[in-house]
Amino acid sequence: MTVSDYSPRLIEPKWQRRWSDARAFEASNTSSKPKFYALVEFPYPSGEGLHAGHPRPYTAMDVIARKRRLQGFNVLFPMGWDAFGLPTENYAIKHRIHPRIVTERNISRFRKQCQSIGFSFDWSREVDTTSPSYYRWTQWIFLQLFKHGLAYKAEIPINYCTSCKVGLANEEVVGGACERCGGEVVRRIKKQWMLKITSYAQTLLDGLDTVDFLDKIKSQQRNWIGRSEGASVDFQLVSSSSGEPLEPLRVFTTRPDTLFGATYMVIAPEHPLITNYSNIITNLDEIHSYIDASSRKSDFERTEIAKDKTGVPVNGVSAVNPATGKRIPVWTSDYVLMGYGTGAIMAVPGHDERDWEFAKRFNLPIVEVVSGGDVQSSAYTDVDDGTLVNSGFLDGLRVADAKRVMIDWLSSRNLGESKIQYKLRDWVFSRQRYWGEPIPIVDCPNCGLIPLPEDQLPLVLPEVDNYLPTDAGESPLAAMTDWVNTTCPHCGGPAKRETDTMPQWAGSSWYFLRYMDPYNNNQFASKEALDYWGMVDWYNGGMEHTTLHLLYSRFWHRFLYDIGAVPFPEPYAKRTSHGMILGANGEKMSKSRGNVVNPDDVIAEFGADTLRMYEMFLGAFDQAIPWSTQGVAGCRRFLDRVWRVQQFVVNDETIPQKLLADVHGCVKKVSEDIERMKFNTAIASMMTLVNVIYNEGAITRGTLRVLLALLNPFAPHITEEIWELQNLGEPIYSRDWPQWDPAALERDEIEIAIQVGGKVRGRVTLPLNLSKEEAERVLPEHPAILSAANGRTIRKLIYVPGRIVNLVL
RNA sequence: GCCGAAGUGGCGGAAUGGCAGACGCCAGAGACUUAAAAUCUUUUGUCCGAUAGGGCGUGCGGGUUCGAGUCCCGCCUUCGGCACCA
Repeated sequence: MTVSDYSPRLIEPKWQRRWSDARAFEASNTSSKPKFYALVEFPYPSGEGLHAGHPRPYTAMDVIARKRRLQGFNVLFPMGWDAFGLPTENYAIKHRIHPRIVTERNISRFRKQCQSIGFSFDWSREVDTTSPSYYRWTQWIFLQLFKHGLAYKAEIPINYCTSCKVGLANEEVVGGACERCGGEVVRRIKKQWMLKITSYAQTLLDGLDTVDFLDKIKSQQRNWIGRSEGASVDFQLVSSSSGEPLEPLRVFTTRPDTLFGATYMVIAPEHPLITNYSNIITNLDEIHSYIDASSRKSDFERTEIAKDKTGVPVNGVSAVNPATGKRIPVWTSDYVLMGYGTGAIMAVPGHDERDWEFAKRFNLPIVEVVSGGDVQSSAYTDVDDGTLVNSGFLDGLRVADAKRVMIDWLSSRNLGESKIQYKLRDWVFSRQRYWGEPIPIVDCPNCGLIPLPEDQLPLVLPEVDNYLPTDAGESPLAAMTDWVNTTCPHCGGPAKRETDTMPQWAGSSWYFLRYMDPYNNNQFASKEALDYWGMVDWYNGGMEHTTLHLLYSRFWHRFLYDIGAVPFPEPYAKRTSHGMILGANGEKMSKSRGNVVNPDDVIAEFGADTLRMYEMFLGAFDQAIPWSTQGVAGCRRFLDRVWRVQQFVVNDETIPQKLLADVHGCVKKVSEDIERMKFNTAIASMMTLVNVIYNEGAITRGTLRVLLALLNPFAPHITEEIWELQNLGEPIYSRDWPQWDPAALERDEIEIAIQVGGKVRGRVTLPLNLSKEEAERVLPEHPAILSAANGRTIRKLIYVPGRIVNLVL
């Protein structure tokens, strides 16, 4: 038969309409089928629209979702918009348009683009974090956090972006610069809303053992939470002149075994000790000028000049080493950070590199307490191989034992105890910006911070004239006196609303729950919906969100679990991640580099199915790969070949054994590779099958069915169209995933290689069930073996059934 | 410095310890065509060789093994993350 040309321009919109009309991909909250919840990170709808990187994770999960539907699952595969955020606000400021309008415009562009690629999202469940019916529940969750003491306001030094004029979470500071705009970040003292994620440090760590995340994701989260085991130790402070005892100074150390080697102490420049004892400190001027100098450094500068230690002694105050009983000096230096541990350390220069450098720089005594190195020339830090010396009752013990003995000794004297310390810090939750969720708190001069009653939610963003933050660093909402001035929900007296808004991470911390029940006006999701859908079965997203979104949403979710609002403790059963798509020049795609590929252009030239195929074929899914226009053309060529397979269709259904094995082998390969996210090799195997069909010049209708069903999740439009043209029945999306028959893959005999000393020297066809014993009897006489041996004596013959014959001559 | 991933043709990349380079791109040859494009067939790691065949080949150096891209030891390089975290 003759076949008309493959025309994606015509068939793609046709099938997109059909799917939509048939509600083919809408999930049901009441289904007898097993459920499967597939999730991709919802995008920030920027003004630029989708770029070539977006479709990669979406197509991957679309392939999985479509396969699961064919496998008989009730699949929830939703999409939404993480639409609060700075770029929209900046655009609104520049062009004097309300961010709401910008957001709506961007969303409709993104939605249209996603639909043109043929993703099987359930559009009936779309969510938008900026819609009041959505952020009402973001505010509700915040109120629960507040009521449980996990949201608090604190005057703390924060990372402040001088360009965005907002406070940033530690996670948002990248190399000393603002994660979003690249602007300079300085430290500033400001009263900010904080979320106590640190209370969940251990829970978040333990939860990782219960979920199926890629190892690199788990290790990055563990790293970020940064648990370390050690001891807290109190050092008695005394007045240097009178010897009069002062308050004890508490430190955290991971090396309590080295306590006898602590020859001085160092406190952070911000440590309260300096103010507390200003009356007895004798060099206050010197100290203050040091504090002043170091506070002017940003965090970035502080670490940049890490090589050269600076510091000044705190004269007038001394500490007593509890192990030796000796008086040791107290110093202040910015290599000790106020934000970790207690902001003070015991310095053991013999066995800590930083302390060693500091001691050398300022001529402080270095004492060896663990043998094995030369502490005068460098710090000896090995903990596995060393014995305690110069340490009284610890002498002769190994480091690990000495730690235990010292902790026992300290706790029995009430001088210290074992302690676990985390690097994780509380989450700075305030933004001095307009385009975010208002924080539903009222500040009353009489009652303090009062939560808005829940029936007053959502607290809707008011209209303002100007979206710029004030020069004082206040949110633009602060200028809205009508809105700010309110009454206290508690006493009814005059009070002021909080004018900071929430960070972008708020709305994305729970959005997967809203998809389960997006129109519920009474709860963020009903108990039935939560019970039915449960954990997200498979969540794919970017590595860049591992310590931000992924950690934050696990924290919120675990909190919701603890207050009984959700029935399962971890949100995501499985988490995978994709590699970035780079520009053709191997660099990150960006407007400034001019290497951005717009999916619309690819669709216009080649079609959506080609775009999808190429995104899945270009390489290993978890690796960054440069875009190649020629590679795209190759995928289009493959689809053209699939289209022309129609000319080979025969009515005879008998298939030769060899071809049968190829077909079943392909079903197995594609089925298994999709589960492992080895999309490139799944496609390669389908290409091979099509090549075989071309060589045969014939394909049965049964084989065509199998081929189209396997290819359908990758290229859904063309496969449905051929299916329809060939009258193969109800559309593929309503059918079953093909099964493979292991029996069809079995062969009686197989050709294997003959190696001589590991080098291939011949081939031999043998029965597959030839046993080892039989082989050792028969093979030395086999002509193919004798020819490979080429007259030399066979000293040893290794036969691996179905694999190899190796001769040692 | 620490944690993680990776290094294979001209290119993107395949290979449960068992035939390295599947599949695709690029390039070459042929068929079809007045011609070109498209399509179909075919060649394509590298060196020696007319062929048969052989040598060399998975970042580098060792090792284990009948057999190593794969496992072990020691390096080098690249990328991602963390970093004065006591």
